[in-house]
Amino acid sequence: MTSASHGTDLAQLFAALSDRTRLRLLNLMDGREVCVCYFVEILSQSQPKISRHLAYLRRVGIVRARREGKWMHYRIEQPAEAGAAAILESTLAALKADRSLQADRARLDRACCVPQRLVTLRGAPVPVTAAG
Amino acid sequence: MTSASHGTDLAQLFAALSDRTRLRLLNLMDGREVCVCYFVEILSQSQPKISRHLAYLRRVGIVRARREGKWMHYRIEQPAEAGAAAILESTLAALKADRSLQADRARLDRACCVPQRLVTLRGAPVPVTAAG
DNA sequence: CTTTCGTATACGCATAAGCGAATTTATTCC
DNA sequence: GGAATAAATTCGCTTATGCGTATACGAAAG
Repeated sequence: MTSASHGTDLAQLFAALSDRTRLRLLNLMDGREVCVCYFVEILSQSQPKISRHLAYLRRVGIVRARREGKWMHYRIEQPAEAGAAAILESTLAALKADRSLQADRARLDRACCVPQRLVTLRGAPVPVTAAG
Repeated sequence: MTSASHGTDLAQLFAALSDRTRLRLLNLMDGREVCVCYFVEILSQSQPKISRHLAYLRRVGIVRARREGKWMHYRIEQPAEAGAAAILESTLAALKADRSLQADRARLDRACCVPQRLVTLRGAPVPVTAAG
């Protein structure tokens, strides 16, 4: 079942990618696992909104969640289907070229180094950058 | 302005790709220029519907139209931005792996060879496969 | 067990997307 | 010129999407 799948699946994948907030989330998760609280802080969006978009990404299967106590960590998951995986990869590459998305990542980098400086992030787990 | 552009543009591109009919259209245009009448025939969808979806793709800049008398020919156009171009390319590659989309292309191949056999396509211009 | 904190879900609403049916525009043929 | 043909556009309508607000769940701390 490498899936000789239906174009519907791809349309669904693209629907998941067709929202700016979701693209920002994926961009932040590129190469590292990130806690929900960071998304809320970095993107300055309401927690329910962030959570809903993460759930959307999870439903489509391009994101995975891991619980660690009270905290939920999200990371990008390679889609099973090769075509979808390639699309996601080129998407992440394209996101890196976007100025405002670069700024998002820079802010996350800074928050990771000194989470205690941000009141809302005191005690939050530090995102872990993936090896490689 | 090669465009250091905003994620909004990418979200828009993905929105264009998030519809099954539009993916089918792109799939049929992969590598060749196709007349609208063929889309209507091959996909068995209403002419206004096809036309609207083509207009959508054109607005986003991934498709180009060329008039030839009464007929309109559409072909895929490489987006100016490198990231978008790469995404479109991997998308077209993924479409080729889809069974039902392969069937669409096969039907177009057959229609191109003998358009006079299909009542609705009598006299229609034959799609031109791109060199390379 | 109750509280607290982080996250997820339910609900109602406003807006957008896609569709069929009818109409308009553009071009050729007579 | 008018009729015919290919394609684009307009108009209501239905359905889907995203949002804020309020609420529920789950784990840990007291």
